[in-house]
Amino acid sequence: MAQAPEPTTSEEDFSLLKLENQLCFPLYAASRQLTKAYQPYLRELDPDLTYPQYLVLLLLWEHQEMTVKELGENLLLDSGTLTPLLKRMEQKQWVSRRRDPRDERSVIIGLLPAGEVLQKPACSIPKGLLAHLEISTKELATLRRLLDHVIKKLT
Amino acid sequence: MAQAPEPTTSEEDFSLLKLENQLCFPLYAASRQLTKAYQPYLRELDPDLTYPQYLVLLLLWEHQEMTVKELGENLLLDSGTLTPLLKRMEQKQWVSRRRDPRDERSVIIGLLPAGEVLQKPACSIPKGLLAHLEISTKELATLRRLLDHVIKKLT
DNA sequence: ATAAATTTAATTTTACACAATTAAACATTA
DNA sequence: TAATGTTTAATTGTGTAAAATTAAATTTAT
Repeated sequence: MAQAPEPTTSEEDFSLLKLENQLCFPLYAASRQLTKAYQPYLRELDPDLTYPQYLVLLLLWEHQEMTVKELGENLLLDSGTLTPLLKRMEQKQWVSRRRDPRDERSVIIGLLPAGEVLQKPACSIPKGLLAHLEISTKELATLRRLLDHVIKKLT
Repeated sequence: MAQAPEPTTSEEDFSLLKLENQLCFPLYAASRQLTKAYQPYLRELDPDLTYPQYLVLLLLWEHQEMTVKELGENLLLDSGTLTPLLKRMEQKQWVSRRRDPRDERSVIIGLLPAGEVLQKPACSIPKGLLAHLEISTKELATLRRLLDHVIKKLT
């Protein structure tokens, strides 16, 4: 008797720890792969343009100028990430950086002509990428809705 | 005449360039937010444990040992990322690194006792995180399916 | 107005992430 | 087996990412 392989009465559920059962991993991997897929398109605009820099441009194309804080709120990035990134964009003459005269603590990032002219050639990027994904409009909307939900719950 | 505001006959479609209309940004933001949400849980296991290191442990808890190449294939990370990460994990005595005697080019990463004992306390992490998300099982499955599709198309 | 608390951007530190290159080891083929 | 080509991990260089700290400016309360 008692030769049964002892099922460890309080057996831990390790199955939730398998990579395939995680949500975070596919999110993490899909994000990196999609960012990587952007690269050749961004390189065409400028060999130095990175994806996070492109996100800054997307915002500035809409608003012309924003504070570092506003950029961070929109992109969910902090100044420790944005400051060096914006300094590189300043060197490329894509943006200007200056203190807000009404509040010397804030730095206003402004869109410069060299950054502005990148907008038109960037127009073809979204369509090009969507073609890679081979995803229906409906599923795309579902995906975006679910991702927005995740962001909302975690922010 | 010709005082009309010249509607630029070939008006570019800038609306696709708005941040809110992008797929990549929510993916990018959701990934970072979810990784950030993992932090307090991982800190409880060990203050030095990072999310990518946790992913390596998830694989080693399943397979005990894998080559760097196999880890990279599973995580979609290259050796330039994994090598320094694995060296840090080696210093923590979580994993061992040794050449494959049958193929001296390959480095085999093995799970050490100090890495193994982290598995049991890690079991509660997935449930804790899912609670944050407030997402139904069905929607979670949909999200994972769509993310897997994205990964598949881009890899 | 002045001290204290708060806000904000910058700085510092650590850790990914990946393209490009290098170098070593292995495999193939003549 | 010797030359060639391939595979693989490591290295190098650049660019995020984010927590923690610092410092300056502003606001608030006295």
